[in-house]
Amino acid sequence: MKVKADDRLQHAREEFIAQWGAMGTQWGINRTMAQIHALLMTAAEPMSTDEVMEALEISRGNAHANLKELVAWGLLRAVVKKGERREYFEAEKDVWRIFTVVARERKRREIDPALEVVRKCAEESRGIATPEGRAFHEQMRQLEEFVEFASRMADRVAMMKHGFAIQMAAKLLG
Amino acid sequence: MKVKADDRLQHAREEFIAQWGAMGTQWGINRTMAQIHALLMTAAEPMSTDEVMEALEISRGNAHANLKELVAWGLLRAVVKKGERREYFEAEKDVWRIFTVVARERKRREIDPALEVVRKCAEESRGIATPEGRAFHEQMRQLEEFVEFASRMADRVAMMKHGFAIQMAAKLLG
DNA sequence: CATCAGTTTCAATTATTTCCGAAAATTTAG
DNA sequence: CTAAATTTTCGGAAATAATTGAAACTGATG
Repeated sequence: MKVKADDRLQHAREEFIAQWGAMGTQWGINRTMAQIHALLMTAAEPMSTDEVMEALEISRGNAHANLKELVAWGLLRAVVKKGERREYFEAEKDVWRIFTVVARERKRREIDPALEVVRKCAEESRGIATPEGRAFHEQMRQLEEFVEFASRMADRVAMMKHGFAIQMAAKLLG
Repeated sequence: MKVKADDRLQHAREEFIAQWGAMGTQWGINRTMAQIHALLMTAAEPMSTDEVMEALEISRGNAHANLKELVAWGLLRAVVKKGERREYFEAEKDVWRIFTVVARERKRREIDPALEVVRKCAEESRGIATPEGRAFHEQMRQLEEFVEFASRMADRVAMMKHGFAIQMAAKLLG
């Protein structure tokens, strides 16, 4: 009976890791990174680099790079077990915190550069007197205004506490 | 003087197209697609496939595939000039509408599949009696709840009118 | 029905990203 | 200091995605 429960769990967990990894692709996150995150998010205990390598059957270099990246994002913490030399990694498991971390990162990668681009283009096209020039500038201006708005919204959302977000959402979904 | 204005415009526009294209990459949108969108968003008149090919120096196949894709997304409309046989394309220029279109598409590609995955995993792990099994199931349940929430939020936002969104935002940013 | 303008498809190529594996560097222990 | 354990780096292999170029198709027109 205990064996069967373990099998079911292992099966479900492996499926989750595989699927979550495949999904990472759609999210612009590489597959290994998403798999490691899934693995650790569903691990009872922190895991070492070697354990991760073995569990996912990936190379050391790959495991290493993606563990580092996940730590940089703030989705993993490196922990040291006392008396042990190597590092273990444990995942952030709170879904809201995971969300805010990812939101911050995506904002940084997707919104901030866009803002720079449209600002520059709006600036460069200021005061061109032809009708086409005016139209272009106006288009850039609107884009800039919108992206700035999106940027501020993203900051706010990323800072929100879970409770406040729910409250906010109630209004929106009501 | 007129020439100088035209040069400035052309320069700014080319920069916008190039940069917006590069940014597309970050957004999980391919470069050509983003460039075509940028080109048409800043075009005074609708353009034909051949004009797009020439302006961006890309092949017919590439131009064609990405124009179709943009039409499918709803970011371009195909228009027919009377007396002309070929199709011309014109871009949606309203930034809010562009945003809602992209939001819908990304939701479809990023959130919906995630929801399926976590639902399946939550289902499969229901009732596993070991402590690890319970923890896994609980993690999946929380993920499911959150992704469902995100899904509903995305739907709402994608449906919003610009005015309402601004009003909403005022509360958030206030 | 032959031709022409234009559209669509697709196999082959090219570019980009990811991953491996092994070596180099670093850290800790004895 | 030396040796063992562990982390980090990196060049090239493998996988994936984007793009080309040319051929096949469509359907209007004389």
